Amino acid sequence: MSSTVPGRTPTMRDVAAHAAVSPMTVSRTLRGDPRVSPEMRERVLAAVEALRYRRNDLARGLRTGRSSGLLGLVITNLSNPFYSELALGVESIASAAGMRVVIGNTGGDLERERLLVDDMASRRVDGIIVVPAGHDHSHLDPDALHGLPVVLATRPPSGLDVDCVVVDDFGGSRRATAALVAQGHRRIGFLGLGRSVWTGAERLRGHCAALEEAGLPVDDALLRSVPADPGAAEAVALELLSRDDPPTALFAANNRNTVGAYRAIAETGSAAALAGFDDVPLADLFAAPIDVVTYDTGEVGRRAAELLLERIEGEEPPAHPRLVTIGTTLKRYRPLGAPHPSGG
Amino acid sequence: MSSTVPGRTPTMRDVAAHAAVSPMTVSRTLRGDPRVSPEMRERVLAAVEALRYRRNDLARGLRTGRSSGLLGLVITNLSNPFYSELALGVESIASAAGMRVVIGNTGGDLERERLLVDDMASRRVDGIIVVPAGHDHSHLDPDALHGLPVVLATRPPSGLDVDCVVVDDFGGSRRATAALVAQGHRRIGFLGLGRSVWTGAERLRGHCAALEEAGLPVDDALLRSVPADPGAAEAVALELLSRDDPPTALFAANNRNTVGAYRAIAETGSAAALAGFDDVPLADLFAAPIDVVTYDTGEVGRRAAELLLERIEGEEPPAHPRLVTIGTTLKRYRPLGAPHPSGG
DNA sequence: TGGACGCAAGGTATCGGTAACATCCCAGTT
DNA sequence: AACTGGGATGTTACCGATACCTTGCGTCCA
Repeated sequence: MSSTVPGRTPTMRDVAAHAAVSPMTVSRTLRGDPRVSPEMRERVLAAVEALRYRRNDLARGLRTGRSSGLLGLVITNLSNPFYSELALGVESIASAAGMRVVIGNTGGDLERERLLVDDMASRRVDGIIVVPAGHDHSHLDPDALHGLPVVLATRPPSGLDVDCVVVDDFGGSRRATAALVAQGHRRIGFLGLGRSVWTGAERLRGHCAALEEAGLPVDDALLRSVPADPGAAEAVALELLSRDDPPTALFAANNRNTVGAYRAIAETGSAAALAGFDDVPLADLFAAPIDVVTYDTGEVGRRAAELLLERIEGEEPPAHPRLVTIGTTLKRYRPLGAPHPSGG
Repeated sequence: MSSTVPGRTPTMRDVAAHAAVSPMTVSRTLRGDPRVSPEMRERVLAAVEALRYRRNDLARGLRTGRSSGLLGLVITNLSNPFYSELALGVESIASAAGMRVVIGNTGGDLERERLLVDDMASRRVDGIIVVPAGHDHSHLDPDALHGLPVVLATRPPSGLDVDCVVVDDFGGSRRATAALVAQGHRRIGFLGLGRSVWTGAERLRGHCAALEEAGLPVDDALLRSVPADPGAAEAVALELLSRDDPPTALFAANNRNTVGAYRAIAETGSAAALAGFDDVPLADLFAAPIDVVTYDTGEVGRRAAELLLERIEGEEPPAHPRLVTIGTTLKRYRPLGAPHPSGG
């Protein structure tokens, strides 16, 4: 019984015809222009309702030359809780500014990242937040994108003058390692990331700094780089623990390595202590204690979005690139109560 | 040193002028129209590169009347791993079809859901996938949205003829409860969801069905509804366990309740067995065993996106709404090795 | 030699809105 | 009665592309 015509979305002209006014009056009414008389406004709104008309924001944006109202977010792995919280942080700030977020998942593939950035630029997003997958950032240069604002998250730009939000990888690792040292550990195994990953290098640097500050030697034999395959961290940890003079503690440079190391320790019945970068949710339900370096992932997204919005909406955007560092906290998970007898 | 003009994004006309051809030739070249001579094509492409020109997909879409190439995804909580995996599933299918995903987070607020759907419709997305926050779905009616395809995920439509993807809540709960019964449990506490939540009702129904099939009585005193506040599940579980005749097992209707119940059991030193709906990652590192009902969350998103794409791209879209049910698996987490002595 | 034909490139109108300008109408003024 | 002013509404052009049609030119056959 609705008066809509099936198969075609009504346009402003349809509304104008239905209300017997000019399209301009419809446009003004919907825009809230005060120069429309009350009775006109009412007539127009009645027609809008009758046709269930909805203004086409794409066409509107084209004419006004104004922004598309979209932010691009290109991340490596949305299913990773870190990035999904980051995405939520971006979304919350964007929404508060009346913008929507277009999301793209790269899976760590540089070629896909290029494609996504290009596609989003073609869609005329107002800015892009990227967690870059590789070291080549040339496709992220705002100069090559006609001034499209870009903000990097989690990793600093290489060869680009863009804003960036990173985590205090160095400080967090330093503190976690220092905590292990304070517990009396002298030989600590390090389960690192890929050698060329910036984040990994910083975490290694922080680890070594804490050792040096404590006057302890840095034993290269205890510093390992763990491949990204599942299971690799566990294997490397097992190898470290089975040495003639095994480390008495392990420090894992990320979440995955922490879990792998935990498994290795549990399997071997080792008494080694464990600390790791990144939170491990519910670790207080584990059987053994661990220390982790945590940080507010949502905050990374929020700050990145804020930096971006300042450049998009700002009267005079900052002349120089800015670097925001998100602080870390050392969180100690201790087993909850005595475990009850195993059933099943 | 680039020849781009700062402050303005070049248009097709700029490229045409730079290459001394008509805009039509530029358009055809970029569209891959074979009627462009090789030398023309080269001239155009050179100009494109010189100006770093990028076609405006918004304007293009307006003229071609074709889709915006955007899918809307409205979910309740992106930071929840279930929904972020669902989002990833949607993204993967959308990307494979050359589309992007616009994301909106409702936080469970119905008003915000309405606003987001409206906004996305105005942006002319080609279809919307929604995890509805409430029971009123009137704003999701495709008829009211001029035929915009809508797919619901996780919850079935109420009063709407739209496609939907749900999890086999009933079957999963039935199987999990049956497993507890098979282990010899006769009195099982149920930690349910809000009374009006469809998902919660199905899970309760499955639980009761398993009891009845085993010839066991359904004791109303053991069926509890847990508020959504953090900590509530633990409190309800504690209360159940402190009864005069406490249940020997608990079944939790979702992830949060499972964790709360686990805490309660660990704190009281109870020997109660535990099962729950939804996966609890890393539960094999816990001190006590649990059984969980798992399912492929990404698959929910992928199937939803596929249903949507069939209506968007399909020559003749299905006449009737379709319901896809994602199957569940019972997964048993058993503690890994003997826990080592607590340090720290 | 003339004209039908094919091909490449250009011209014009249009998608759905809105900015800028033009018009209309009526009250208030001289 | 003609004149002015300003608020309400309509007209035209245009945002950046492309569909559709036209033009210009070389080719081939009668």
